[in-house]
Amino acid sequence: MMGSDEIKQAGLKVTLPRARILQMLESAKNHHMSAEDVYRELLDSEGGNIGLATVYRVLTQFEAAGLIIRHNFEGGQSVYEIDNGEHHDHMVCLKTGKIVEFHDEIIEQRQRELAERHGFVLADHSLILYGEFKA
Amino acid sequence: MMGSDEIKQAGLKVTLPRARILQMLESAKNHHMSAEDVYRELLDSEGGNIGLATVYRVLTQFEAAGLIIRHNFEGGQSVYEIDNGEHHDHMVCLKTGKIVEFHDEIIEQRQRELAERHGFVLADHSLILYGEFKA
DNA sequence: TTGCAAATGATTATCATTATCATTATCATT
DNA sequence: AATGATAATGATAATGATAATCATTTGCAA
Repeated sequence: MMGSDEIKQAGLKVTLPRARILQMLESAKNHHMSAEDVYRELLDSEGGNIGLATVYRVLTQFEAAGLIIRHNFEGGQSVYEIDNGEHHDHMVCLKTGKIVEFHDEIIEQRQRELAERHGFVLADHSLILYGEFKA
Repeated sequence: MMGSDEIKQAGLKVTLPRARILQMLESAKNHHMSAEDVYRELLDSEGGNIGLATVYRVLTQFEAAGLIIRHNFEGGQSVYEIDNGEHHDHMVCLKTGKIVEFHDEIIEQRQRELAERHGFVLADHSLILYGEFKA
């Protein structure tokens, strides 16, 4: 089954809901989906219904397992994306919701220096630029 | 009344709840308070009770007026701080909740360049370092 | 001071997310 | 392949943060 290796390695049983959710996130066009997004897309597609509770549970488990990353952008609900190991930050369009990923080594390096200077052991960071894409 | 000028300039009537909340944020030791923090501190202090609904409303109004800034750190609830006009980013200790503010012009400049390069008109940004302060 | 629009506070509603729990499915072992 | 222990599911209720409602009260301009 697709994605079953990752699920197994995460110490989780390979079930239909998990496989479908992981596959959906792997092939997601926009790369970023909320729990509701996943739930609705599962309803639309064929293959048996999956409960909303299961969607939330599976997303939480996948995040804990490091398979996906959770973001708290502005606007209430969290969004998830596949963790392909390449860290990146985000530009979020406040008009359209469009999200562009970027990575900048200068900023990354600078963050490490600043943390070091403050005696801060860096675990994670979140950089989000809010604005609007020009037409 | 203390802070009444700012409140008036925001187009809001000067009321006791607003004055007390603004003053509390201006003199907050930790600089960052949640709505619940404000509410509880108001209950503890003397001067008549203020409803939780009012606290939320006033904080939202102050934010809209640019008097305070709202942050969505990890952990459910938003925190607010006085907007003194000097932008800064945050280091958040995942153990103690301690928050340290910092500002780095190299990072700021780099963000502007990256936005420019992507045809992105920057409205705001959020940089949060999560980790732990060494003893 | 008086009147009226705005603000308050108690309460209820909402929204995203989590917990509960009976039923069902997975998977290692037979 | 059948079994059985255990984990997963799904319907639903619960939670926690925040927003809306609405009758009462207050600030402030006339």
